[in-house]
Amino acid sequence: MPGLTIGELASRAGVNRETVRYYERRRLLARPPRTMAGYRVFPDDAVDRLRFIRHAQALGFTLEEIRELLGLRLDERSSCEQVRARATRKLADVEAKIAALKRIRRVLGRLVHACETRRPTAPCPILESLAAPDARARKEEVQ
Amino acid sequence: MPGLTIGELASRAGVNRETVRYYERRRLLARPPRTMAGYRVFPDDAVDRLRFIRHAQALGFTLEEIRELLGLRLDERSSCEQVRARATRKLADVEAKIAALKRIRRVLGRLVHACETRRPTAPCPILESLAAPDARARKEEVQ
DNA sequence: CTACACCCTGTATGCAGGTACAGGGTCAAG
DNA sequence: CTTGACCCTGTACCTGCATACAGGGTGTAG
Repeated sequence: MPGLTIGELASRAGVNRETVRYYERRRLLARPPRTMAGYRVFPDDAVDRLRFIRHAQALGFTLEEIRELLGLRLDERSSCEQVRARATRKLADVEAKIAALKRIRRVLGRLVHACETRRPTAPCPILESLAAPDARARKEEVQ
Repeated sequence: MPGLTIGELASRAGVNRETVRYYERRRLLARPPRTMAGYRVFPDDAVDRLRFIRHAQALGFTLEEIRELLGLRLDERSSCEQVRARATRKLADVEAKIAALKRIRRVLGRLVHACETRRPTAPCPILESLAAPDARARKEEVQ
């Protein structure tokens, strides 16, 4: 018999029960059907949805943005063009985030490599370009 | 003549003056030298540092994590091994973020493409896999 | 039937990350 | 030497995102 109570859902997704209700209020989760007693009954895939929300948050999306992302799957044929436009915009956001993270990754990778291969007398190299993704001039200040 | 007042710095970096002071308290910015009157005098590259902070925040790093990232450039030769370890850990964080964003990108890309190529009578396709980042890539999950 | 672990709504509280004064000093232009 | 735009410290307040009760109902094992 499919259907989760709020407690089962919360523990499967690794979130607090209150957080589930909070997401429902914020409309990141659809209002689920209820039992006669008023208990929420969630579909099994609500677990995936919750996990997606947590992942997306860790990537810097706000709950509002995540709601929009999730909203992209609920559209009717009439709104297809609008959905495509929103998806395209989100895609651009995601591309930008990936590019920025890749810059950070490159700099961190160089730092690790330089630290591994440094000659004993050399000081650990300064991570000069971390502070400015698109600029590169730097000197060091000792706090 | 190098050196910025807090107001100049804030407007160049596009942040609030109070935010600059807040970051100084949180030690994301070094305490700058002062004039005789007690005014802060920031080096020009503080602008880059502030911009980096904003970028990193948009990518889901907390201020504390950003402080650590920025701290990687201030090390002395004595702490090289420790710096390498921290950089390696951060690198793993960044890799994970990139991987998660790529999953989202793939799904969004498919959605856009499907919307573009759908036949007029077909309903706009449902983005069913958005709620579960990637069925294949999800057996273990660490946060 | 009662104990206990759940569920409900509603409101209050907490933490991170800012933002906004209050009350006061600095300084260049007019 | 006053005016206005800045700066200082300190503290209070706000928003987003939860999290924690309070006060009460539900349901099932013993």
